[in-house]
Amino acid sequence: MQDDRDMDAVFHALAHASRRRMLDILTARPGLAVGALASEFDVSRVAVMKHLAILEAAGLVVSEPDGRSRRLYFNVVPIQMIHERWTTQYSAYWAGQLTRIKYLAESATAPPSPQAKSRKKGERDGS
Amino acid sequence: MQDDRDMDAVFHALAHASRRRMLDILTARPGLAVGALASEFDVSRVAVMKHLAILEAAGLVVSEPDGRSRRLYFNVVPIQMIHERWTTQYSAYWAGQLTRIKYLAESATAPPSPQAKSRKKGERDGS
DNA sequence: CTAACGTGTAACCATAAGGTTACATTAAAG
DNA sequence: CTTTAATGTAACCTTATGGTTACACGTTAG
Repeated sequence: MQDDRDMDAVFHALAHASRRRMLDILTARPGLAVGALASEFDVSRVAVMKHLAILEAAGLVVSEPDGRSRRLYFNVVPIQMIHERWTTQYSAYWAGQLTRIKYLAESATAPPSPQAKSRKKGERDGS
Repeated sequence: MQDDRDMDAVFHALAHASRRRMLDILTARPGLAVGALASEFDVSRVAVMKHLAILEAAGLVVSEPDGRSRRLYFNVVPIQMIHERWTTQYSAYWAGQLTRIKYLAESATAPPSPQAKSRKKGERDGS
């Protein structure tokens, strides 16, 4: 972890609802087999295996063979590391200094700083 | 937030080192203009604007027009919400119940449970 | 008013994501 | 040993990502 590419991998892995659901399922039923996991989804088994490969590449899922089957486990470590990064990197702002920005986001009309002009016709805020 | 598509958007936005760096820059220099931000990167201004669009769609960046320029601001709220989700959803496991799985991940050789057979030639753990 | 500057838009390109079906491989059961 | 069941691989398709260059638009400065 701690490397940019690793972070890319973890965030990318988490950027799909099906993959997040896989983590939920594996959290609830550790040691689940590939086929059993796949049966929980509408898409094909191969599609599920591709998602699994992405989760494994990110370190979020680990596995071990068990006969002709394979047992899958959720691994929290990468999430913990990212969590640590976040809280340290943005801790100053979580403390409240960015309340100014927060209210800009919630009511996207008022200027975030005194010297800023009021928006006239742009109206382009984050979606 | 709280919606799956919103989470997709935030995670996807964070899944690129350039975009994370943009958030860092905007955290350090709130109100920065598009061109000034773009000058920090090797890629073209248009590429930077596309990244910005993704960050804005995720709600991680908000902006307001200022003359012929546009001021950009980092918005923590989506990250805070995802953070809350994480800590509540996985709090039980962060407490230590998954230590068994963690050690599987770190030394990817020992079986995570007694009834599991030892790996023979698979050697496929999460990369 | 005109020129220059900062942004936004359009069109295009290469590659990666996400999905499919069909086939190969390995291990357990009969 | 042959069949069946679980997983893995290959080839292919469609759409999204990330990037480019060229051009249009609105705003400030001469």
